[in-house]
Order: sequence, then C-alpha cells, then structure tokens
Amino acid sequence: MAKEITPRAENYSQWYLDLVNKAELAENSAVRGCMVIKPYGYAIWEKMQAQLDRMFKETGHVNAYFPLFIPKSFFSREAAHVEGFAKECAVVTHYRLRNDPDGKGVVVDPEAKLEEELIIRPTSETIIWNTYRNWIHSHRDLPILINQWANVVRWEMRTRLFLRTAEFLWQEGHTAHATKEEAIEETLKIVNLYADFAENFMGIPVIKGIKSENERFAGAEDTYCIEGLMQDGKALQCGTSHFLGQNFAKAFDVMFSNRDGMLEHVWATSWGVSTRLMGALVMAHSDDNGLVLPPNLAPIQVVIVPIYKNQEEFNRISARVAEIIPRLKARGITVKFDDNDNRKPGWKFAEYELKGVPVRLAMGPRDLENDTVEVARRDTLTKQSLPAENIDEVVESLLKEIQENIFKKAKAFRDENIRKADTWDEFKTLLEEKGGFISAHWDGTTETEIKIKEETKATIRCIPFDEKSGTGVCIYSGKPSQRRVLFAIAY
RNA sequence: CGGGGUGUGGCGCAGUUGGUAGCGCGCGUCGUUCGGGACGACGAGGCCGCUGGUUCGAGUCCAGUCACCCCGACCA
Repeated sequence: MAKEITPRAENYSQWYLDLVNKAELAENSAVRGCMVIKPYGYAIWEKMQAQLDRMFKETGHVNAYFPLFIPKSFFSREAAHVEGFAKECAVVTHYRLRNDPDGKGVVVDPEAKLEEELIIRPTSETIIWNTYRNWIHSHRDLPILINQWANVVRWEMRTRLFLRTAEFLWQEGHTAHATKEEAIEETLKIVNLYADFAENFMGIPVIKGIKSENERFAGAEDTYCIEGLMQDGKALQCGTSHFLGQNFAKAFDVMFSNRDGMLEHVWATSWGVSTRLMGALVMAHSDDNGLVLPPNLAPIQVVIVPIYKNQEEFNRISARVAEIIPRLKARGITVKFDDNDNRKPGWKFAEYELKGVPVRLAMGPRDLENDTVEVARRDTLTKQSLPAENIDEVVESLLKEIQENIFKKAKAFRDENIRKADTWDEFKTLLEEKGGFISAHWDGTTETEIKIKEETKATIRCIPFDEKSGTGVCIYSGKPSQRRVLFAIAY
C-alpha cells in the first residue's frame, strides 16, 4: 500500500524507475547523471562481481588497477578512439581551490592550472597501453591478461539509473598477445564467458554476435557482444568484447621481439560489462509486484517470516526457526529470519516480494501444530505448506528450480520475440506492432544501416554467430545480402 | 543545445479573487492487533528553490536566477 509500483502495461519506464527506487537499488544523487547505489543494489552488484571475478581468474586473468586520470595527449594518439569518446569526456583543468576573495565559499584557483589537462577515464585503453609499452619487450612477456574493476565517466546528455549514468562501475579487461589469432581467440573466449554468465548466473538469455562497423567500439577492429531482450521488446547490449588489432600498440608504440628476433606490434583485446547489467536484471525478470531475482544473485535467498500473536508464541516459533536456519546455511543458502516486531507479516510478505527474495518461509501457530512450513516462491507467486522435517533439502532444490525457471521464462519470451522480416513494410510493421528482434537481410553498408535507423530508430544489434540463413536481398536497398542480421530498438 | 514541465514537512501532493500553510503516507508514544502492506488516541516536524520588486500584507502577482524531471539530437 505504501509502496505502489506503476504497472508495466501502463508505463514501462516508470515501472522500471519505481522498481529501482522502491526495491532500494539506487537513487539519483545530488550530482546530475550520477547515482547512489544503495546497499541492496550494491549487494546484487557484488554478487555479479564475485562470480565474474571467479570466471576471469579461472581463465587465467589477474586484476590490477590503473589511474582514474588520463593525460589529454594520450587520447589523441588513436584517431578513431578519440573520435568516439571526445564528446563525452570530463576534464580536470585545475588542482586547487581557494577562498573566494569576493565573499563566501571557494573558487577554482586560477594560478593552479594544470600544465596538461587530465581526462577522467571513459575507458582505460590509452593509459593501459601507454603502460604496457614498458612491460612488453619480448614474446616471453606475452600474453598479458589483466582485468580491472573501476569506475568510469561518460558525460551523457540523458541518463537513467543503471542503464545510462554519467559515472558507472564496470570491469574492463585489457589483454596483450603475440599473435592476431591468439587475440581473436581471447576476444571470443570472453564473449562466450559473458554469455555463460548472463544465461547461467543472471538467467538472462543473450544472443552472441558481432557488431556492424557502425556500432563497433571506437578503436576496435571487431566488436563482439551479447544482446539481451527486455520485457518491453527493446534490446539491451549486456556486454562487449573487442578485438583491437594492433591499433593501440601502434598508437603507443608497443612492440615485442618475436621468436625470430623481429620486432612486431602487439595484438590487443579489451572487454567489459558494467552496472548496466543491474538494469538488465530488473527489466528481464521482474513483474508488477516488484523485483524477481534469480537465486544466484539474490542477497537474501530465503527469508523466514514468523507469524505470532504474543511473546510466548514468538518464542516457540523462534526456537523452531533456530533449528532450520543452520540446516539451510549448511547447504550454502543465504537466509534471513525477519524477527522485526514493528512490522506485520502481511507487510513483510509484500516487502520481500518487492525486493525479489526467491523463497519465503512463513511459520505460525498452525505450522507449529502440524510441524510444517509455508513455502512461497517469488517467481510463480505460489505457496504451499510442506513438512518442516526436510525443508532444507526442499528449499535447496527449489532454489535451483527457480533459477532454471526464471531463465526458461525469459528465454521463451525472447524466442517468441525474434521475427523474420523480408520486406521493408513488413519490417516497419513488425517493429511498430511487436518490437523485439527482427531478423532481416541487410546489404552490409553503413549508409543503409543509418537510413534504417533514421527512419525507424532500429539499429543492428548484431550479426549473430549462429546465423545460417544464407544469402538474400536487403530489406531496405534491395541489394544482395550475405546473411540476416538482428535489428531492434535498443536502450 | 532545442521543446515541455515541476520546485511547499522525510516522501507524494493541495493551497480559490493576495489575508500569516494544509492533506495522505511515513515518523514518535501508548493501547488493541498479527496466516497478504492493521486500527485508534495523542504528538513532533515547514527560511513555500533562491534573489529582487509590487503591496498595509506574497506560497499566491511581476522580473531575474538556480536546480531537477520528461520529450528530442549523442551513447555501455
């Protein structure tokens, strides 16, 4: 009652904002475009971080940290890169404040102007490749497989919590290789890792593919990506992995002696996922009652709500709950016993639904009498009374089932929303009436891509790896097409 | 940067032809409640975004200014 969520059907983007606010994931801050990630939201992000970090390390990567500031001159080294990021860079020009001579407060000290202005990193390729120059001399120094967890700043015109903020958190991997093949292999390895993470951990089905030239990362030879579909039929890029060729090695003069004693430029990759995944998580699974969290990402997997009329009853319930909790914990389940006396059970039920807690156990006088527990699952909003005896075992398998069910549901939705269009009219109609991904032939030119975008707002999300449609004719230009690509309106 | 809108207790809002600020939620205390967001009683809480002007008197009218939100152009 106190916390009403706008239904999705009424206003999807308001629904999203309501959820982010009311589930206490994040809020707007005093700084335009920057968000405060609140403890509950941050706990989910930490779960993502922990799993990704594990996966990176399993594949031989190590963490390091590079500076927040990047000398302006570094930026101009790689032409495409500067072109891509110049318009959204925050710049540090001074290093000192002083008291305002005309009154109260402080002003920038004009005498403290920096010799060389510093860019606040929008991404770290330049500072990292400038550093790698000193680290790489021989093929024996390669590969370098480094990841960093960091914040970056991109001065966006319009922002939305998690989906697009001026400052965001992410991880950026930056690897250096002796051969092109090895670098491409790395790029692909990571896009596969991201897809595995998105699907098996976050429960979000994604399409792996390659970006068109127009959508490619500034400074990359190829950009691979995973694309997800949100419940409103818009696509969301969930992660990217770039094959950078020798572009940054050339820009920063990073060379190594190969086995034959010849000097060669180093091959590079970079890849990242960001707090945007939080937005994907919300928009992929949640409903009008609140968040729906896959158990793998839920800060609280099981909440236990006691139902009682008086202290004596509460004591008896607490005693029973105290037996159950260690059994759940022993199975690696995160459990919270909400014994807050200031809230009533009904309030708690609604609250934990809003927060997306996958499983709720309720225990009251009836359960004491029958030796049962009421088990409610968030994904289906169903509940049933089950024997308390083996409840830990039941909950463990239920969590697995919920994780799978959430993914299946999202996948069914995604699959239903990939449609083929063979004519321009069909394309426009589908886009307008259904949304989702549209698989269509494209002549491969940037001109056509841009025209389609101008006329429909749809962009090429990717050329899927597993696209086997064969040749055809472009829906827009009628020219020959090598294969179908996926279009969508994207976040 | 264009177009639109909003600034009033913590949050959401009302405030008429200018007359000294009110409602809901939340908050505090007490009591009754407790298996799907309980109820009653009492209570605390407001330089009305900021600056200047008109006026006997401004939340209200005028001018300026700042901030934020929404819609576009740019983007993970």
